[in-house]
Amino acid sequence: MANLVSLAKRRGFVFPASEIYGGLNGFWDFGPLGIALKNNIRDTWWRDMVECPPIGPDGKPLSIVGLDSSIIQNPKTWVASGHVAGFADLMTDCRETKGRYRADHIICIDVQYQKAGQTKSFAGWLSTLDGDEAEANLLKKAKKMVQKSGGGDIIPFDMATAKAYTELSADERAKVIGPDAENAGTLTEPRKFNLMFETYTGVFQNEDSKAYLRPETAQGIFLNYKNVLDSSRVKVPFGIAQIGKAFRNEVTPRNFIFRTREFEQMEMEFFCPPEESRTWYDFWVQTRLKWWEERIGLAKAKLQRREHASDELSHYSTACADVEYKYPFSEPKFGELEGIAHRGNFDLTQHSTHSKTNLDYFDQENNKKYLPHVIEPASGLTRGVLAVLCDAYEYDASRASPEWLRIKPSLAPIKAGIFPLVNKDGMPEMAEKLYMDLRQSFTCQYDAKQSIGKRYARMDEAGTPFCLTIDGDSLKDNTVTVRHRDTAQQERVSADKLKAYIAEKLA
RNA sequence: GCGGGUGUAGCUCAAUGGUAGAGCACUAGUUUUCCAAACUAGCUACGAGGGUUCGAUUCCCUUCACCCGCUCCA
Repeated sequence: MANLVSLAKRRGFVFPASEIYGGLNGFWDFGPLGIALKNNIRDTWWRDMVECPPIGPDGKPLSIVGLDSSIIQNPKTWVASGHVAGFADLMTDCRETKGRYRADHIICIDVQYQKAGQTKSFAGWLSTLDGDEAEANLLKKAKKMVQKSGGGDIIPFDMATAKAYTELSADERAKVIGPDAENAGTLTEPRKFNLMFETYTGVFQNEDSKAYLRPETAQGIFLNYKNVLDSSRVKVPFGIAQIGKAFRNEVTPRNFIFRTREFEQMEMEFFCPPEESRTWYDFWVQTRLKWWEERIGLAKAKLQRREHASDELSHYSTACADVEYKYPFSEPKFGELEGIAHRGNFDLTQHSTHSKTNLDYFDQENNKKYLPHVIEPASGLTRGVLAVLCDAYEYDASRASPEWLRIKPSLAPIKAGIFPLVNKDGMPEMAEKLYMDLRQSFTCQYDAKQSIGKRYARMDEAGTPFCLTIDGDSLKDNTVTVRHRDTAQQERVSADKLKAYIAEKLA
């Protein structure tokens, strides 16, 4: 991973944001090659979603249209979506252990024990983090404390009587012994941690002008659902796709560009009849997994589908699956790349209620009115770039250029390097002519500097799949050496056929 | 947020309480007919702030960033 980060900076894929001021936690900039790669992934997604959408189960192309909604929307949007409440989790700190916990994840219980025929209480309520091992943890803790106070028998307790820290009164909170603490009352009052970026519209800053940078692009789609229906002649089932920046004050930005506070999403909301939703959910999970593998070229062995457990699902979601990739930092585990959520009609219901707007769809064929259900494939473009870089990174000490990026040719920032083998004897002239021709079809780079080996190596690090070299023979027979990045093998191709040759390899 | 680690040139790494070095990369030139060749010249650094000191890149404090492990993660 360190090698990749180093290469990414050296060749201009990714730089730390505002680096000359010491950087900023959770923000990264894309350099010349990085933005080219990102745009290529983005364009592939847009083409495969909007311009040439997949073929549906009925053998016909799906209907999906594009959208670019504003990053800042009326703040009521985020009240309706649940983000104002949901993105402002109550957190509590422990003064004793310096730990930080989500307040609603701490469960507390008043455990008692018997000693010499008397029922006794501890000096405080025991607490632990919610989860499968909560009861075992509490029991272990209770035993330890009983032992410390001279022995006794713990009276069996019922987990159903346990309460979340947030449900306790101030007096009761003062009695709680933190999950990892030994003394009571060391937990702070629950505090709000707003994960949304706040800003203000207009020049006067007050509560009325407060607005939010979107934490996801999806809500902009729901807000425009009715506009699209009224203007685009689409019929359910159909999708609306959008690509754009989103912002979240992540608690812990980590792992290069995996979790950042500003990132880019590629989201599509697919509206369908409620009774067909499960079918479409399965369709999209499969389609998306295949897309990363076939269109982006990620190694099949490093991709997996992971179905969310029922207790992991959001309150509005009836199913959710992740497309996961085995990143170097997540190994041996996988990390999220895309989430495909079955959102039901939660969002449309919320926005319909909060905006007092009827968002029902009228199905003329069946003369029915209903709120469509929504399947949402939402992927991180920024994470896509990371996955592609991780997947493409190769190291082979036996090569003249040990490090190279095996990026799928169609996504490569530069498609071909064009070199005169020697910078004289008519070679540069012919190479320049070839460059001027090919640059109109592909992103090319002309390079006549230094030795041929260095030029190949530079292109290898940039992930350029082809290098075209003009040598003495080229001038005589009009052929060019095509050198392949992955194998360093060479073949001669007629200069006239190069355009078609490269086009075929990029397909 | 906690604990540990790391911050010196574009990259990888040295050294030092007293003028900061190397390799590679990069730029210019010479040379060069297929894999980071050679030669010459050139550019470039002690993350930031404060303290101790005659003098700090080095010692101390603070801060920022990155990495690892926890915690968190729509």
